[in-house]
Amino acid sequence: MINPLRGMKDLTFEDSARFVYIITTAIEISKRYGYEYIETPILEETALFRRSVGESSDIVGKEMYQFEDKGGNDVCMRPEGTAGVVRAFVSAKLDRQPSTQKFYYYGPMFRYERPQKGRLREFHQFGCESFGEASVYEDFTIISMIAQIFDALGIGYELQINSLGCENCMPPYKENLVAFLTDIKEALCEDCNRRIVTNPIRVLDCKNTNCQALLQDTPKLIENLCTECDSDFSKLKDLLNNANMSYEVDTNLVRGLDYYNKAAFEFVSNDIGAQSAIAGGGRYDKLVEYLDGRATPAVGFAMGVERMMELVQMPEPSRGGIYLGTMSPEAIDTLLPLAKSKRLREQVTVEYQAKKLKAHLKAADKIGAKVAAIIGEDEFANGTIWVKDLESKEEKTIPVEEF
RNA sequence: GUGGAUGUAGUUCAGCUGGUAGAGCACCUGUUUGUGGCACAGGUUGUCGCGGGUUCGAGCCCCGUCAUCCACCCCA
Repeated sequence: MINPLRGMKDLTFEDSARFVYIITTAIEISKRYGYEYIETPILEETALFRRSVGESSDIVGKEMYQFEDKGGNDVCMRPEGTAGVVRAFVSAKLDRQPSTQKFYYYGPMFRYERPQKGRLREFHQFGCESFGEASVYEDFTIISMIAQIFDALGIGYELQINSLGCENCMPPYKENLVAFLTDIKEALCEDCNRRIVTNPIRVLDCKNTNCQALLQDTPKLIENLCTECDSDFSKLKDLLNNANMSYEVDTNLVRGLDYYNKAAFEFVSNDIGAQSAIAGGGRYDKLVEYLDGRATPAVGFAMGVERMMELVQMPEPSRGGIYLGTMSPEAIDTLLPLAKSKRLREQVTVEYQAKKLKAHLKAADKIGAKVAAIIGEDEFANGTIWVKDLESKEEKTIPVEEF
């Protein structure tokens, strides 16, 4: 027996129904905000992710499904969605359009990690990317939209936000931080020391309690933002307050992906174990340029479908569709044209095997049909069909043509 | 990559200090004639993850291996 690869899963019945429900709900709501579908390849040049997600990230550093294809290209399976969408945006020269453009996408992502609760090697994200809008109102709008999607799905969450600054305030802050960290580097853990060089910002959310104590007094970016970033962040908080959305400012909230700037946010759930982030995103005003496009501000997010599947409250299943069966083998041929015409509008299940009435009703009940329509011996002789509503229990015998 | 736990019927699990497997659910059949969900009765299903070893004998002990789960790490 061949099983799925480690960290990869088949989805059926209950699970696939949850999956589809989440995706369709997210699509429906994001369309209301003006998002349109974009489909991009799963396989991309490795360079795309090196340049966007960043060399210092774990994703690029050690988690990519990377290989050389038969044409000798260095390729990899996308570990996240934003890079591909931005690449597509630039490839199609949409960066030359003056208007804002909004895309939603969903699909599989691949990261070679050790699987655990809420962490698969092949997992699915639904995400949105909004291009060309620099206003903090767009940051707020996109956060509201995510909240709306979670509300619609009955998923509880906590919102965390942070500002990562911009090209004006981040570099001086970083210098400051490195100086501070270098002073205490002897006392910090191995990981922190490595990060001082590769990505000093990441030192801030080191989980080591010893390090955390030492990092208490590190300069906080949030206190060193430039005027514009500071006022944007204040504005974002005002907007959230006015909308009655509760949030927490988490100054250690650092996106692991290098391309984010300014607003960063994360939606977290306490009910799904250690992998608690159910959606994350933020602004990435420089990414289009990094990928050779014309400077275009952008905001986006991605949500983890598998994690949401643990939390979603599915609507009550209701009976639906028609079950067709007969009690005599000769009558089965008459079922097929009936099924065909009914299928123009409704879900129909046809049982090809002649069975006793009781067996048919049991089967109809089991698949959750609303109506059982059976042709028995009498009905077959008279050209009628016996129809029973499985909910109301009403039954009637009518001519086949009237069914 | 590191650590811990677990792998027994389709599924959830039980199986005491070693004597060649059980329960609930599911499934099938029936409870007489053409009426479902309930109840009752009966029935099917297992290379006990895989490979070695110890033993007269291993689901139970030992070694290895693979897989799953959880946590670290990182993130959706």
